[in-house]
Amino acid sequence: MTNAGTSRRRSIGAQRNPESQQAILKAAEAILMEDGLAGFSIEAVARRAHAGKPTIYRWWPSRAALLLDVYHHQKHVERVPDTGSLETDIIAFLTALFGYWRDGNAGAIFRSVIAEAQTDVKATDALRAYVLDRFSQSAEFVRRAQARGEAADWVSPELAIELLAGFAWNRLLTSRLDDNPEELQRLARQISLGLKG
Amino acid sequence: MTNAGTSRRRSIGAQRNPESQQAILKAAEAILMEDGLAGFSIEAVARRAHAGKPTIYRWWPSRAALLLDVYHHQKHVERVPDTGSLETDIIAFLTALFGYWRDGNAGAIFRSVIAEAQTDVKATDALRAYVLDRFSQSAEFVRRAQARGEAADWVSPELAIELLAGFAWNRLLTSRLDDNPEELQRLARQISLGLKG
DNA sequence: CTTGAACGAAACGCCTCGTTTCGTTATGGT
DNA sequence: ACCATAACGAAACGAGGCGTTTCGTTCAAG
Repeated sequence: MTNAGTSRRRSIGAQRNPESQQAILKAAEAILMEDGLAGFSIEAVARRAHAGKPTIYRWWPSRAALLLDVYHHQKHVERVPDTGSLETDIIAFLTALFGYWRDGNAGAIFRSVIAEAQTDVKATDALRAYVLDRFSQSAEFVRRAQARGEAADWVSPELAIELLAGFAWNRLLTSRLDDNPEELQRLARQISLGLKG
Repeated sequence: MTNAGTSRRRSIGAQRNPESQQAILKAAEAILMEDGLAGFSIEAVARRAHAGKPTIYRWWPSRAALLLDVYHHQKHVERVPDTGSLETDIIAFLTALFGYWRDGNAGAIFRSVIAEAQTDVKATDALRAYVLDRFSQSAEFVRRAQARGEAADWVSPELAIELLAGFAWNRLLTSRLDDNPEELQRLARQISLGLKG
């Protein structure tokens, strides 16, 4: 082999090295998982990825940019339930979201993104754009309920989703994801009745 | 005068100096307002307050502790409306909350507290305890609605408030406090119908 | 009247920051 | 085929915040 023993990543010419990019993202995610946002520094990521700091700074303008990139590279679950009933759709939506955040890294990473967005304006803008897009997507099951006549015409599907998502955010940000099924059921009943109009 | 010109604060004996405490809290709040959480360091607060760092470390065990103290020293508005109607109570609640956060410093400081709670576990615990207490207080107007028969017995007033507060948090954390009255009205209508049961 | 704690100020060693410099690698335009 | 150009990891830079210690002082408590 040409590079025996400790094979180091080198430049592959005047172009971005995808291996380095992947190693950096992977290291960043691992650090976020293990030490949280507090340990998430360019320095730490570079060390763990065996990458040079200039390499990171070349491709990501800020800590927030790298953090957002990590978040966007998370694989996301389907969040548009379709059980045929608005009330059970709401339960399914919240249960899936809570589970997605609780199991795995997504919750910890998303908390970090939200925290970063309170400091970095670019992160705020990116987060806002992201959630608005997500709300619009998830609103689909409310629109379906409207089509079925299960929800009144005057309700805004996006606003309804925002209500659910806001509830979930609050639980996430205060470390209260302990998925109480009865509570979710009561909540779903409340909301679905409200949407019925 | 005994201390002409630049009158310096000195020890007043083997006891805490309230003037120093106040100066530190005031400086901390000013920094949060002007530079946000990014510029909020013990070093910066000490400089601005003309205080020694050991004085701060003696009375506040961490940055998070000082931050929470600043937040708790904010004067808070009344958040338990009583208009006689559930729907208008909801509108009043959200309008007051949005206004409280938008005008003045409370919103910026609260965003900082939430961000800090995603990093510091003590801050998470303090925030959780705070919001649960607040939910319980604000739930009063929903309880009144229940007593009037405007809300069903099976709804949880705290859960209803959590829904409203979660919505507000989401708007705050994504910098979307631009108080659209029509939107709030639609939301209030939705929710009050749901609570009616 | 002595002891000891709190005060502001300054300096400590340590760490991370974002940047610069280095030798190396290999692309891409001429 | 050649060579200017750019990306790579590593190391070192100065700047600045970290949390702590030391100092001379002020004054309450015993």
